[in-house]
Amino acid sequence: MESKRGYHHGDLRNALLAATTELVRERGARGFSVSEAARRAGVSSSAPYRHFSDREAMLAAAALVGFHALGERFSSLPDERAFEARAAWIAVSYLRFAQEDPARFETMFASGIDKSRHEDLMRQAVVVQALLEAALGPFLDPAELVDRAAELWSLAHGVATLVLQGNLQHVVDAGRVESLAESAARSWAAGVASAQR
Amino acid sequence: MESKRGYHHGDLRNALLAATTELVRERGARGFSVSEAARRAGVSSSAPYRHFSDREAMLAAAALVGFHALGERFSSLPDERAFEARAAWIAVSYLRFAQEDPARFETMFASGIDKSRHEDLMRQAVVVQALLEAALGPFLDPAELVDRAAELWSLAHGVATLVLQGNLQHVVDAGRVESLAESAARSWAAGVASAQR
DNA sequence: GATCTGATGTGAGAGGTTCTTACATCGGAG
DNA sequence: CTCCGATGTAAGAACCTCTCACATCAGATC
Repeated sequence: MESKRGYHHGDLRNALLAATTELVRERGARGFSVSEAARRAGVSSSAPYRHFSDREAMLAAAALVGFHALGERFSSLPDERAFEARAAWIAVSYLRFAQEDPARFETMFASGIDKSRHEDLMRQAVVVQALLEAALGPFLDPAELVDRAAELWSLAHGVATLVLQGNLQHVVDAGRVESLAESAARSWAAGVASAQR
Repeated sequence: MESKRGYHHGDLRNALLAATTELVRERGARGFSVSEAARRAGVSSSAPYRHFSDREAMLAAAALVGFHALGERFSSLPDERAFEARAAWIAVSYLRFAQEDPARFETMFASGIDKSRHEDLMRQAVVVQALLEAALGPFLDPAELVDRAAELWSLAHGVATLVLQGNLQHVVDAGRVESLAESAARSWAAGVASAQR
């Protein structure tokens, strides 16, 4: 499409972003290098610094895309009428999100990005939290909504990270991981519900 | 004590390990470098490779120490007679472990170590799981013990990692994080207990 | 006691990285 | 049509990991 380029690329920022996600998928966030991304985009190794201040900024940009995708996933959820079912759906969805693209998940949460240096990332993390609150809102006392949403997020996040890093490898076999997430979420939700009454 | 050394250090491996944990504490796992560790131990930059095959191996060794410490923490727990109290104690302890030395926790779980390359690490992760199983054993059906322990670990781990990475920063203020962990664990335990009956 | 040897440390260096700085190019506003 | 700001390049400083040939020395062996 934009094969023959002259001195200027035309869409380098996006090309670099694509190269970044591809590279991270192949080699992990640690294996990612600005040089290699530049190489793949066909530009010199200093060109990326016109578009990103930092190596970290490139990863942060990729992570931001990931956070948007995660947000999207939670923005329209099936209208489960039961609290427990909804909690379970959220936890399982989160786990699937992590498993279907581990590199993306790693970039978002385990690439060592200093979130305080990237407010856009911070904001998008808050959006995720807000979506969870919206999802649980109909079932909970507003006074505890924030905490409960954070708890569910924590639970789902814990399952996802432990699994992805292989900490449960010799404990729960791969096929049953989803049901573990579901069971954990259901237990939690049941406990929450029983305390409310 | 071992101030004046000649050509040979005498205890380089340990000195390097100490330098590693110190360095990680200062600069994070990503900021750690073999060269700098060598410098601090007062040896040449190639000396560490006599004791560790890899940069990763140094981090793995430090992580292993961390896993031992975590194991220790769970090996003797107060004899709470109530299931929910014990679950809460575990979650809160885990969170404290993470917060009292974030660098150690980061090394253990977010430094990008390939666990499959370090069976000692893998084994120690299994030990942690086993300790959790032992702690919950008295209260649970043996058939579901493994899964339940993994669920609790996940929950605690999720809280710890989200907090340490600042994802809950604008959601739950720092002082209330422990009570969030406790509340989450209690809810989960209550749900588990109610399903057992 | 002298020697030999394996473990441990050194120096140099190949090849990689991030990021900066001075300069080159070019599209579009005036 | 000009010129200027945005975007590219080339070169290089300062790191990094890891390897290889060589130096040193403590302790086992004769």
